[in-house]
Amino acid sequence: MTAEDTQTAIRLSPMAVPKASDVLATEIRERILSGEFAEGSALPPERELVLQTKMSRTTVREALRILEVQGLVRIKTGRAGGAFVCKPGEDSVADSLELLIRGRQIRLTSVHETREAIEPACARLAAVNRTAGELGVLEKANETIAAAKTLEEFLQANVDWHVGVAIASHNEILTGVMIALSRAIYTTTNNEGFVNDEVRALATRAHRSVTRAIKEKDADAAARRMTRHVHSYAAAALEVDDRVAIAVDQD
Amino acid sequence: MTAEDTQTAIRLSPMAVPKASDVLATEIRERILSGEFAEGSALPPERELVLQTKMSRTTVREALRILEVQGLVRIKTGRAGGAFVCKPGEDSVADSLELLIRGRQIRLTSVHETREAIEPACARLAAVNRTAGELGVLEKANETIAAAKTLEEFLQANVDWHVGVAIASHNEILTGVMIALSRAIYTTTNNEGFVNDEVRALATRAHRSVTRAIKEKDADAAARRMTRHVHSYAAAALEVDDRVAIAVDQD
DNA sequence: GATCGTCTAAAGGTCAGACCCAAAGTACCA
DNA sequence: TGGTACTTTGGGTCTGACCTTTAGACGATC
Repeated sequence: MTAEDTQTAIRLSPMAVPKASDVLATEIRERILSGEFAEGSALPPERELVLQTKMSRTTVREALRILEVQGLVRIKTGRAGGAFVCKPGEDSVADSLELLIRGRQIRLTSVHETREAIEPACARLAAVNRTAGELGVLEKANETIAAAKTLEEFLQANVDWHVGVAIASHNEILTGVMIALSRAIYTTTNNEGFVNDEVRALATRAHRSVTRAIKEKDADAAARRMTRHVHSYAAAALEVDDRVAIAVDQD
Repeated sequence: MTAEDTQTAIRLSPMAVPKASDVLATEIRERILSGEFAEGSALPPERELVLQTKMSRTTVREALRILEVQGLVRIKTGRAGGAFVCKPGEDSVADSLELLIRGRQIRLTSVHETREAIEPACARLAAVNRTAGELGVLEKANETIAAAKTLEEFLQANVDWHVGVAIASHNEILTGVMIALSRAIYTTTNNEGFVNDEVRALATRAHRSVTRAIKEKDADAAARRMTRHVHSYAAAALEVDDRVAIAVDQD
């Protein structure tokens, strides 16, 4: 019986030894997701959890911190404070996507490609599912865009409109992704000489026509127009991006 | 000088008092994202950070825990262990999307809607950007699907293929979202009598035809065939879902 | 001379206990 | 009545100790 025999005979997969805080976090997470802890209700105070779990306060706190970062609890200080259950929203998705985009120095192309995939679908669904209130939000954003004086105002209203369409689609996943993409686009198009009068006029017109299709519940038209809008916007942005890159090269 | 005077004279916006651990986490996060800390390099040991920051070890550890959950560092124990910088991958996006889907009890419809938006785009990009190796992965997955005996095997190979297409698109954002959606679909279609022989045969054929288009770099065909495949799969899944719901109602 | 223990140092993981700060309630006084 | 000071309940931070895991070095054994 040599070592080689044992190696081939018995195979074990690598095992991970979980940390105490992870175990606790997982336990609480499952209970939250299963609905056992209702949204808005308060978890026991830290010291109480210490008694119940026989773990140290450090461990309990690390578990709560994990859940907080994952967006499953919100922690308030002070009397009547504590950890309150809150189901994760689009924000946490947007946050992690933002990290991915920033951290990987993701090519602007990828962001635009994703937009071109997602936004037409949002528009199509919005045309079907929109409420009157959501339509109002879109129209108000359009007015703000038309009246915008500063670049910031324009970009913010622009984001509001695009996110508004996503929300009107009544699809939380698309909404989450769209929020993240908007943030990324906002920051990348902010400090460039890209948004000139022509671009703004084009965007304004495109938004209006998509909004009209959504208003009239014309799903195909909404998707088609959104496709055109996003595509041309992406092409323009990439072109400027190239110009800037070339200018940088020449320095 | 009454209290009212001071109130109207000086206006301050509400301020949030950040926690020490958050401050440290943010500081380190920014440095990682800015590239100051290269991927794979080790952060100073906890006790060293305590000396540098004059914070307690508890605080330092909470900060590291935050970064770990966000996928920005990986912590190894033991000698030569420590916190190693690692740029966030698709996994963290997938994780948070999974929480969203599970936590909000998101309608299966939403998942399928999102797939219908994303997968054709993945296929189109894959047809353009694929490498020979990635194509090989797809073909191997197809073989596994055809040969699969158990439901688990089939589903796993199915997920591998879909994720493989996303990876071949060379778009990290789409890939991240696709991984999350696949996981969700995997778990929801697992315990149902949905995947019968007919469905499997259909899926096999559809996968083959999409793979062929990707192989031949025919972007339009890839997108078109993928659209059809995802759409019919979604329709079938929803139909079964309805049947199950009805059966449950009758109990 | 390869293999297996053993030891040691470095690093994270856990613990117990103290104290600080914030917020909400309460009692008391002008 | 209304404001002020105290109390209570919660999270936030600090300290210092000890446990556990791992890499590497050093022998001891077959």
